[in-house]
Amino acid sequence: MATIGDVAREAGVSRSTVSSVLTGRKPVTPPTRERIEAAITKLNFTVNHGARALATSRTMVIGIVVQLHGPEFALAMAPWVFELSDAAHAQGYDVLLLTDSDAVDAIKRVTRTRRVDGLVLLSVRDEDIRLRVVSSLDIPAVLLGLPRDSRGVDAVDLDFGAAADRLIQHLHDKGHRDVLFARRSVKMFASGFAFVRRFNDALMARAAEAGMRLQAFHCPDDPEHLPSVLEQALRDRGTATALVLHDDAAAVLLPTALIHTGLSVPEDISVVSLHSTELSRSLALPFTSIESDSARISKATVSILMRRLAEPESTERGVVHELLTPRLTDRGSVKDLTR
Amino acid sequence: MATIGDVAREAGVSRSTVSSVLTGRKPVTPPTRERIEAAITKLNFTVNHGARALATSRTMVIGIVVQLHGPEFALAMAPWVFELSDAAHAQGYDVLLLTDSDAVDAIKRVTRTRRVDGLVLLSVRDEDIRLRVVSSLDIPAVLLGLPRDSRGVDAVDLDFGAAADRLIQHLHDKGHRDVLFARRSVKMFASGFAFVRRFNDALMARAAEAGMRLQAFHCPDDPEHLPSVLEQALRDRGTATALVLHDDAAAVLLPTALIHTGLSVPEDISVVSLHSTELSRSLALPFTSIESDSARISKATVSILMRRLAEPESTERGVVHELLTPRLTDRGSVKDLTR
DNA sequence: CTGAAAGCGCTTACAG
DNA sequence: CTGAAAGCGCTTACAG
Repeated sequence: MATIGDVAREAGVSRSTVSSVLTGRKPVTPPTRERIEAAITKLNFTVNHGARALATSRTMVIGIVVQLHGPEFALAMAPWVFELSDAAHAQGYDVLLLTDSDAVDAIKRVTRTRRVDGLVLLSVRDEDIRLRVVSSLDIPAVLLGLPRDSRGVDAVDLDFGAAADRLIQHLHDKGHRDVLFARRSVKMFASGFAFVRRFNDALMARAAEAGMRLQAFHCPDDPEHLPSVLEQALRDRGTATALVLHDDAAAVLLPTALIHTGLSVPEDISVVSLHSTELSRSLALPFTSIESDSARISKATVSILMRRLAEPESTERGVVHELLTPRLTDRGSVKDLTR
Repeated sequence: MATIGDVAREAGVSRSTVSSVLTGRKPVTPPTRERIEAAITKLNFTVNHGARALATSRTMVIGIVVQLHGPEFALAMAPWVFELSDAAHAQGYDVLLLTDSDAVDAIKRVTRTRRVDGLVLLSVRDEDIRLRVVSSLDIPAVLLGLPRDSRGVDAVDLDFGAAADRLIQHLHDKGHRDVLFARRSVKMFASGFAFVRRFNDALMARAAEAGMRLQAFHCPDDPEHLPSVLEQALRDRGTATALVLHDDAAAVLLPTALIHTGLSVPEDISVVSLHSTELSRSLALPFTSIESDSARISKATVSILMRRLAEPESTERGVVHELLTPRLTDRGSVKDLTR
């Protein structure tokens, strides 16, 4: 493996001059530059990234901290992790994947050993122990998910208020006034995931404002119980004319439950959903929905982190909370009751 | 951030001695060791990993190369990526996630800049361009998925021959002689994914050996067409008494198709499947199945890579291909026709 | 057992 | 514009 010294020798210049063309931070005359570039090509040279990191104290690596609380999380987290990775690569950064069950430990380790320049925290909760560590360690970080108190850390999330707005509006426009709401499990609520609370609260509030009745029920944690819960809810729907879904497994299993209860969409019941784009695409979910646009949100997240990394240590800048406007995809699963 | 020099000063010893207790590669008398450890704690010291990497030419990082050919891949790859990450962490390694669309480029970049000590390649194909690069760059690597020609690279995979055996045996024991086979899409076959070919070929062969009739059909690529394809296959099943599934989306959507065709499992038709553990768990798939045990296979993969990393450069050792014995989970979805 | 010295492969003031 | 020197924070023969 050729080093910068080999290149310098080959080109007949000093190592500093080679470094200048490598970093591009100093002007070099075209002739010497060309000699150096020729030497680089000839020797098939690439800078040793660890050495550069040591000299510059910048690793060009960001860490993604994901906590998997169960097998279903692996599937739910996948799009985020991959999209974040793509976004980071596009900015010239590599990605360290931190899946340790003890996230606090992982954050400390990776920060104090200087393995990463910054962090992205996934599936943030309202009381997230990782937040305290991140702000105490003073490492640039962005939260994917806006908790109640972000403790001065930047955060990006879907605008769940707007999402609830759009869904309620859509239903209201088509004359629906009595709606079922399949929300996340009791355990998910208890765990305090920000996105669970935010969407739930926003939906309840918006429905109330619109003068709609919202009958909420929790999906079970164990997917095995999901079919019967869904069927029960459908049978007991009373005067409800529509169903709002905020549970991935429920979105997947609803079609079966509908058939079992002899209901068809949108004739007998209307359905709207909030779920991931990948779920929609890979299983062709047929519901009018807002999709948590992981690509867009991931890009925004990385972009904010990059801005933080670019600014000098000393900069005092306010905390950034970016809420992305959701988009609704109309798949015709809502019946128009107004005509 | 304290350095090794600060610790040495604090403890009143040389940097080499501090290094000795850090690496544990040289004996240090208890009293000095204690002084050093006290200094480390007092100064809250952690070794700078980049500096260590530069000195030892070992990064303690492995790269995971995953190629996503579509949104469904994100979901399919998730368990592997996370399990590999866990297994690597358990061995003291960190994980760099390489999702670049140009995998060859990513491999070159990360290898030549010395960012990783080794690589794991996911979703390996029979003619995989990444293989050529890996063997030419001479970096330790393990394939997750055994291609037709591994070009001297170590590989780990589920033993699809044994998997086919178990499934065919199970059906045969219960008297089934005429079976449908929902195999992967034409495109997946054309792409040459090793696991697609291996299971398909093994199943056909084993069925033939057992004197069973196997009517195979491809699942469509577009999940939107999947329901009608499944229903058609079920309606046209003729004398077939069972169905073997090798497509995740099909496994998820089959229940709906069954209801639409008025069939129940196992009374009217028996079903066995080969799919991921996470899918089973997160959607409670009710079929007797062999689950591609990502945790076990990932552990084996990392373990082989670790062995390669541990051995001296010069070691000449044969290539390792490890095929893990599949386990069948009986969920009672096969009817016993023999009694 | 302990330490002084050299080295890992870069970058970056500082002179010239 | 170019180069000599120092430094980033470690480890590792080599002496003692």
